[in-house]
Amino acid sequence: MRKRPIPEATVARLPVYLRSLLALAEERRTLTVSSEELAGMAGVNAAKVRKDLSYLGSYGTRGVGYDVEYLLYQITRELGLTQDLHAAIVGVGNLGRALASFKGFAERGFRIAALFDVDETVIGTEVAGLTVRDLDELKEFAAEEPLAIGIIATPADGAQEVAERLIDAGVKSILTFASSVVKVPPDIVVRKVDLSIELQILSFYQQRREAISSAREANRVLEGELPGAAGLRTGAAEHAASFDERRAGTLHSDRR
Amino acid sequence: MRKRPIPEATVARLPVYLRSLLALAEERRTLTVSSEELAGMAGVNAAKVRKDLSYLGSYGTRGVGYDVEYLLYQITRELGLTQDLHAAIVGVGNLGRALASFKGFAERGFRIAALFDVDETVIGTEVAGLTVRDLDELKEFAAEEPLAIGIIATPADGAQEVAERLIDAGVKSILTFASSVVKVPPDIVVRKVDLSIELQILSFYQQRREAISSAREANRVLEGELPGAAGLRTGAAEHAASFDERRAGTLHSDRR
DNA sequence: CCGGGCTTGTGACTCTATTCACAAGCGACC
DNA sequence: GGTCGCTTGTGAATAGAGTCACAAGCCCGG
Repeated sequence: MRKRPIPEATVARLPVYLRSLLALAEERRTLTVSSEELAGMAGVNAAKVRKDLSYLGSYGTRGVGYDVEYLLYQITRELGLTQDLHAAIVGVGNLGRALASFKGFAERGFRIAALFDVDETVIGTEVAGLTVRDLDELKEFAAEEPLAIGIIATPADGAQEVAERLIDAGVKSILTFASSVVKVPPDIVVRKVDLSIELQILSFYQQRREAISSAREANRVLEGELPGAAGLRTGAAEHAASFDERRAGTLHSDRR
Repeated sequence: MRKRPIPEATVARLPVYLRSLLALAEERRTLTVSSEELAGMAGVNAAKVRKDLSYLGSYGTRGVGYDVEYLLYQITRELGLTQDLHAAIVGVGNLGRALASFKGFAERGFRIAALFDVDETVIGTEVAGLTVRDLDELKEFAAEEPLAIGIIATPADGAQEVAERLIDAGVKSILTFASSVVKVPPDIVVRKVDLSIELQILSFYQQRREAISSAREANRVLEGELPGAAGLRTGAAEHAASFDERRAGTLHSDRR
């Protein structure tokens, strides 16, 4: 276990622990927290919490737990949240606007430093206290006020070009909401949030569930209950059973 | 490989393939597509495409590729997108509004059937062509017009209660944007999109990158290059050096 | 109807992540 | 100062995902 390479999956959970710890720190009831308790708050299992935290170092005390304040500080530091990072949003449509006004960013030390768009009817207007700039000004803006993060909230077809412009302006971290694949050089980190994909994933499991319940129905029919519904949607039965058995209560978020 | 349990990771990629296939189908240039080509469009590797598709069945033709239309249909069916699913958005703030107007949902057959909120100043107003309803009406609404999916776009503190109400109204699939852990019974599927967590993850890798490059700089200084820069950023260099030492060797290998 | 070129489907391997289970270690109380 | 209860930290086991590499199989041209 000795030192570093913090697994990607762990990195994705650190912010969740961070939020839980902040909640604990606020209600100053507890100075210390056990992995069990933290796991409960974060919605994961306790062994995972311990393993995750162990990648940061040995910050707990056996028999006692983790010092809330200290752990808070360590996670904050590890996530690089001690410095305020500046971000720019490109694409000031509905989503871009919502993101610009989103309070959650500032709470974690992210500052939306500028908004950009290409639409002349939008450029110059004020959104969430910022004047929307022309995307062409991106590079010079970034030269003055370095941008750590670029947020792409444009339609799919503009996303690749925007990404390239951001990279050209020195941005190394990109969060894209565009429903298109954005290709970048290996030293650039991209994260993608695709709302319609999320729904499609839900749809898959929803459909599965329906297949299962109608399979159950079919089974009941076979067993002599529910005599009316015979014949509907057979064939799903076996498939359903294995599903049910395999993944009773799982599912997370990921992406990763 | 025989039949089913489609891995979660595969499910998450199917919508990406779907989008690529739709693009191919539109420009009616190709009736068939190779895993290689599809992989290029989807931004993944070809073996993964083949393995993913093989979970659906043997829909390709060796020496030829996959029939675009047929594959399109199979993925659509597997994702349950043949039926239009109805969704409700709870929480009509900035984000809720943006989601309500988001075109991407309809494109994949999702219909935003209703908007709910608890804020009386919002209830009754019209957003994206829908009248915002009182959250108290959720259950009766769902009784009339079954909702497959609930989208939570409320502040964190309301999310758990909203989730419970959705479940009580018969919703089995939930997409939450609230930055809080939502706990649900095992038969409910929840997906969570947390914007501020995404930025925190980017921050982590950003910070790591900075640590690496300043470590490189420190090394160059030690080796006698860059004599001019001595003294600058000492704090960072020192931190970087110890960082470097602790994880020597891993720095370069774990680049993605 | 045979051979060559291409592309799938998949076993085998590797890597990452999760879970288990327990020894090590801390604090409190006698 | 010893022992008891509790909680961490982590090896070992397991599960899941990604990658490799190649045999199987299809199409086409001769």
